[in-house]
Amino acid sequence: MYALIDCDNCFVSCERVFRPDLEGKPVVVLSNNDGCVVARSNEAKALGIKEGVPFYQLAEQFPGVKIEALSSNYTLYGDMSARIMAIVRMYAPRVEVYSIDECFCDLEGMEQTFDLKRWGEELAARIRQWVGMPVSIGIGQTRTLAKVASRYAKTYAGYNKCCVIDSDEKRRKALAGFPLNKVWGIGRAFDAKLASLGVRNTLELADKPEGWIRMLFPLPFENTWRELNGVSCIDTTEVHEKKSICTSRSFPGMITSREELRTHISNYASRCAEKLRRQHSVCNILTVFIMTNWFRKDLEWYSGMMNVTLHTASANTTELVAAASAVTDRIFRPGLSYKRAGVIVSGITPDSAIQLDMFESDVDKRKRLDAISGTVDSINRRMGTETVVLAAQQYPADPKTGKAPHFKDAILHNLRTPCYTTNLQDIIPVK
DNA sequence: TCTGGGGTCCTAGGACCC
DNA sequence: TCTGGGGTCCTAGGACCC
Repeated sequence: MYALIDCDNCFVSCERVFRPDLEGKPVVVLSNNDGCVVARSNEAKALGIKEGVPFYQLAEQFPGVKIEALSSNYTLYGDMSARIMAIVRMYAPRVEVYSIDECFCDLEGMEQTFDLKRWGEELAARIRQWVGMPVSIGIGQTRTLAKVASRYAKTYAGYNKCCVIDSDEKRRKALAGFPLNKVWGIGRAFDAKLASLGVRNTLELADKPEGWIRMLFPLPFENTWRELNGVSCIDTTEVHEKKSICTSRSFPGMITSREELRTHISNYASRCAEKLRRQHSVCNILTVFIMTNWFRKDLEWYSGMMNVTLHTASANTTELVAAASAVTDRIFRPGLSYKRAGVIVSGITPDSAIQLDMFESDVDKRKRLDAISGTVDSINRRMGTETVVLAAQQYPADPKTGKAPHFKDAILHNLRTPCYTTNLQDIIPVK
C-alpha cells in the first residue's frame, strides 16, 4: 500500500499560519512578477477563480469582491515543506518527496501492524498541530489510487482527512465516481480524447482491455491504466541527479537591449552552475532561449533557441556564463522586445568522473576556476546570495543611488510577505 | 499596462553519417 | 529508368506533473 500526503492549498495555508486574519477569506497567491494565480483558498475556488488566471483580470472578473492577494514567498513555503516532510518521516520509513506540497509513503509491511486509517488520521492531526498545515491523506494499492483517495479525503469532511481504498469493492466505487481529468496522468488532451471515445468515468477506463489502451494511447498512459487496476508501476523514488536544470524568467517589462538581455542570461547561467554544484554534477550541454511576448499580437513574435556542447563537462560559473553569453549573441535579433529568457543545462553527469578534453591544455586553470566557484559559493551561503558575482552578472548602477541592483530584485513582488521562519528580522513578535 | 517556473517523457522530421 | 538500410544528433513540439 502507498500513502499520499498532500497539503491543502499549500501556499495559501503557509501564509495563513502567520496571518490568521486570512482564515475564511478568499485568498490567492501569485506567480513571479505577481503575474498569475498559482494557489487559491477554498473560498477563492468557490468564487470561481480559476488557477492560472492573470492577476490583473481578477478585478475585471470580480468587481467589488475583496480578494486577498499575496506574492509568492518560496523561502517560506520551502521551509514549511521541510518541516512537514520531517514529521512524515517519523511516521513512515520510506518517504518519497514528490513536490513541495506532497509526498508518497511506501507502506509495505505496515498493514499488519497498523490500522492505516487511524495512522493517517493521526499523521494529519500531528502535521496540523505542529506546523499548522492542513493535509489530506489518501491510501491505496498504487500511487495513482492513493492520489484518488486523497482527493476524496480533501473533498469530503466525513473522511476526517484520510481516505483508504483497501478493497476491490472500494476501488470500483471510488473510480466510478471519479472524473477522468482529475486522474494523475490525464490532462486536458487525454480527457478530451477519452470523452470522444465514449469513456465517461474512471472505472470505465480501468475496465477497458489492455489492447484497447495500447492501440489508442502512448506508452506512459498504459502505466496509469495499470495503476488504476491496482498494479503498481509508477516509481517516484527520489532521483538525486536531475537530467536537466533550467533557470528562466519573464521580465516585468520588455527588453530590447542586447547587453541587458546578456546580463540576465549570465545570471541564469550562474544559477544553473550553482544548482549543478549543489547536486555535485557537471553538464556538457548548455541551451539558451529567448522569446518575445506571446500575448502581444501587435508585436513581432520570435523565439530563438540554441545549444552549445562544452568540450569538457563543467559546473563552473565562469565557463557556463561565457558559453551562455556567446550563444546569446547568435540568437539575438535586434529591434525586438524580449519578454522571457532562460538557460537549460543538460548532459548531466557526476562531478566525480569528468572526462577531460584531449586538447585541454591548461588543466590547472580549470582547477583554479573550480576553486573560485567553490569559494564564491561558500561566501554567498554565509553572506547571502549574490554577495559576490561575476562582472558579467552585474546590472548597471542606479543613477540615483549609485548601487547596482541584484538579479533577485529583477522580479516584481509587490505583495511579498515576510520570511517568518528563516529570517531573524521577520520573526513575529509574541505579546 | 499587467499573462510563472521547473521538471519528465515521447514523437516526428530533417540533416548528416556510413 | 530504376533509387536501401541503419544509425546519430538536433530541433521542435506535445503530452503530462507540480
